[in-house]
Amino acid sequence: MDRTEGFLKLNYKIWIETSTGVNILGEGKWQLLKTIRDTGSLKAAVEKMGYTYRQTWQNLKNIEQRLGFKLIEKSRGGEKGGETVLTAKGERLVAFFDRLYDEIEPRLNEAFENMLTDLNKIVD
Amino acid sequence: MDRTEGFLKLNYKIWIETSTGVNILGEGKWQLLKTIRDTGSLKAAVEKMGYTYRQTWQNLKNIEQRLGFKLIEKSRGGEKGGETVLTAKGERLVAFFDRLYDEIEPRLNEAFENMLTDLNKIVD
DNA sequence: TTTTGGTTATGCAAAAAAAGCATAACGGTG
DNA sequence: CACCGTTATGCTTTTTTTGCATAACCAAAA
Repeated sequence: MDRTEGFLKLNYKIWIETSTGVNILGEGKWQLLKTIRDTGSLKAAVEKMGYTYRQTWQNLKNIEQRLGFKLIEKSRGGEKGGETVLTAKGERLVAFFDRLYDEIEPRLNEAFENMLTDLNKIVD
Repeated sequence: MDRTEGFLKLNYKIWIETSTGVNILGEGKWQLLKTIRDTGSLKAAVEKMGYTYRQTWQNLKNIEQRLGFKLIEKSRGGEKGGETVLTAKGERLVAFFDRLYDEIEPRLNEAFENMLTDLNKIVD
């Protein structure tokens, strides 16, 4: 019953799912894929994002299985020990999310801002 | 690697959180509150929504603690065994969500629809 | 005054999910 | 053909979620 928070705000998530409602991927994996693309390594990417390798590896495997195609191409060995790069479809999916957020985010933030004053009137 | 799903779609969630990012409530609790309002009973509401009483009761308690005020007023005993009604602030929060979705949903669905064709081009 | 009945309240056990540790498998390179 | 850094994966531990069981409550009826 003790309210230490100053105010309330609105937030949102957008994601891709199958026609039957099974989650595929959202902002987190989108950022992850971009980091993989930039680093060329799954290990480096998860460390950069603060994720655990074990879980992320499993998540990506599940996503690809649900999609029916690969988002990343992994290889072991070599000078650098191994590497991970995006597939063509992976690249296109990242680009899609880029455009999606460019499209959605500004409008949504504007709408939220308008409603926020009303929201915080309620709690006072 | 077997894709049984026909196509992909976009989905989203909107919710209220504290200034520090602690979740308060989203669509599920919004609907729950409306059902409580309509039935006058927490028990009836959770059954109608397919939720478990135990968890829902705990969730509502947590939400109220985070908000710092009550959303529902509960009483035990009496002819009907007890009842639960929305407080004034609870009513206002429900009304806020009503307006929020009226405002957001149509625009978002339209934007989604435009992008969906692009998305499904990727997977083919 | 006592019983009744349907609701709210909550402890506790069981099941499921997530996190994290440890270690194997790889394979190009020197 | 040994090395090294990465990918791959089993398994244990921890955390979270579910769900069962049962107490507490109290206005009205008996």
